[in-house]
Amino acid sequence: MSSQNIEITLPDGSVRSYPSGVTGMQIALDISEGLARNVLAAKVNDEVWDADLPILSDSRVALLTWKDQEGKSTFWHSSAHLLAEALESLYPGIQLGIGPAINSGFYYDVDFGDLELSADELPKIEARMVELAREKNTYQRTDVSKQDAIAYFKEKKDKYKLELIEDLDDGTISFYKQGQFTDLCRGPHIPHTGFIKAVKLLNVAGAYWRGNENNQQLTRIYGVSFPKQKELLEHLALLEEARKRDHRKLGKELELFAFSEKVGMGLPLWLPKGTRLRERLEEFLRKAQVKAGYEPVITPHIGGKNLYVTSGHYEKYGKDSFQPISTPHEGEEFLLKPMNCPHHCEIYKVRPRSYKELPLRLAEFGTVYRYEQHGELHGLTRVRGFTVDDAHIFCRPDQVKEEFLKVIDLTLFVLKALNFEKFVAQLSFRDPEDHEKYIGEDAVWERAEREIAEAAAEKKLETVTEYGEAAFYGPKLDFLVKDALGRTWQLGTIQVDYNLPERFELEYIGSDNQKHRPVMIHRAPFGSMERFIAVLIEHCGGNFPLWLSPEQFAILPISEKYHAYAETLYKAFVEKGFTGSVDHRDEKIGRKIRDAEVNKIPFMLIVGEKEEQAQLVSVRKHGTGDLGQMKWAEFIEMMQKEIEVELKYN
RNA sequence: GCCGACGUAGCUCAGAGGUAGAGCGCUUCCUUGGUAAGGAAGAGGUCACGGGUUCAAAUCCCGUCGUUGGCUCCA
Repeated sequence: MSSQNIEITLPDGSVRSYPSGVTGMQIALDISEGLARNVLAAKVNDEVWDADLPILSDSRVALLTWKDQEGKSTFWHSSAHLLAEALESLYPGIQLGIGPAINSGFYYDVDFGDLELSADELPKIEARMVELAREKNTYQRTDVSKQDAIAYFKEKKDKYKLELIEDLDDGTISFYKQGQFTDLCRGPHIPHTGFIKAVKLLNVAGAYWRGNENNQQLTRIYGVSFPKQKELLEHLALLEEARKRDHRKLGKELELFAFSEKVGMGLPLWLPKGTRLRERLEEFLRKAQVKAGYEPVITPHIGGKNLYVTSGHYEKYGKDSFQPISTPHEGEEFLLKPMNCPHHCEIYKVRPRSYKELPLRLAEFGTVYRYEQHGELHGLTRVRGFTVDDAHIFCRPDQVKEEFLKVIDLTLFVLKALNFEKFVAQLSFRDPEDHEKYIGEDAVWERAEREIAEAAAEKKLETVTEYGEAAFYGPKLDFLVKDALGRTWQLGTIQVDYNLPERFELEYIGSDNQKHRPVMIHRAPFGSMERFIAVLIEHCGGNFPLWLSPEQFAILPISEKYHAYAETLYKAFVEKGFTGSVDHRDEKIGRKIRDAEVNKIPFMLIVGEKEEQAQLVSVRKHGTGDLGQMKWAEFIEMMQKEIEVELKYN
């Protein structure tokens, strides 16, 4: 025991002095008992430690609780151990793979041998976990030699753990034990199992040992846990809400899109209502792009194979793409286009370009086809044919930053107009360790990365920087958007590209009368129409803003007698550019209202004798209820005003 | 692609060796009804597809297609 004092710097900047060997928990106790009760782990100099590990030298220390993401991760990792303990007690003889924390919960991979675990058994396992948690067993860390570690798992006959130990260096191996269960683990863990008050095992799935399909398949049990029962209930409610908002379900119910086995998997069919929605989005962006100086272009759905040999896509993706189609007699080969950029490069090249006409911004809602593996397909978010709200900006190197700023503006405009208020911009830069993976000169990259960062900073974007996430051809700025349920989606992207201008030998004549190479910026504020609409559907739960709604109004006559009046109204609304319908069915008004509500139609107009006589409409708003009567012209104004407000950024 | 689950009427689903069921929707009739489901009748199915086992298959077995949960977020 050293009598020496060390200095502990807390996150608020305050510095406290403690004897060397003080633990995170002791510091917490010193600050307040309440804090101590909630401490899950300690972050010491950016490394997460067990709260009871002695701190030996001057350090920055943050005490992690449930409020911290790292606290949650530690909590879930410890929960995974608890799951393993429960499984071992219920199914002796099983072998364990790995059991990490994940974004939202944890899993454990288990080899049950000949045993088949069905989802029906999960509640039993949960109950066992809760039972074990109540024992408040501490998670005890022991450092072990490689030899001892091997001996332990040989005895236990756990081949997976033995394989893991093989790859570890002697002297770096540790075990954690809670209750009767010991696991190979680097840690850290929460102080004791008693923190885990609520557990839910969510599903069972197959997963390969080490993610390699040639390896043994293990049973993966996913779960989530919380320090309070209430938080579990809230989490489950959120999952339930996510199920309700699933774009595949709503897409079917609201008749937005469909799939057909005959057309082919991953090839969406846009139904009339979905098309209306999508075209409104496209129109919205088209208008914004015209203002921002883009020029629309249109290119074919296929391109000569040579085009993609030049672009490099053939070499890189050729094998994993739809195979070339060929002409019947000459055998010329064409590829379904997987990207729009090569076509746009050819547009750039139709004639020599002067520096004076740069930046040249070519925009196209270009449909592309990419082969995705069977198992990768998912609703509209992973498909084989989709439309990119693509544009390529050809500019001089000195214009990159300026263009980036403009593209950021456009992207923010789009996100705001669609009520995506929360997002972070991810700066995807080169892996600093390995510049070999990337093409282009260091100086050019450094400049581009600096300028992207500056542009993001100037726009006051909240950013995260990810090294190694750049494309091989240039750095990116990706928009990670949070939806109404707090889930993150990568939508828009802006990418700098030095590769294609090189490969296509793009040039412009500079003011020095010399040839120069332009820089290309790829950008797509939506990303793809399919994916964006999927996210939009889930974000708003199918309750689209009025301007996007495929059916903006439904006129509901009280009875047949008022059909003529309903028709007059219908014509007037359509005249003003709104879409909707008249419910001619021989049903009572309650029924018509119910069906319109179920179909999430923003405005219902009930018309009967009173309305017809005074040229009124009774307005009912979806999800809100009766708004009372008004002149039908006033109603049109009301809709127009609502759309104006929705598009206030326009 | 690999593993598991699933595929029955337009939709949501029940049925588990013995000739196909419900609710909603659809059609027709009655009803002309004022803010979330009026009543009656009717039509609608090669039980995904192809083989096999069986006296008999939607049901059991094999294959194909499709849908779906997963397939390192590294002890």
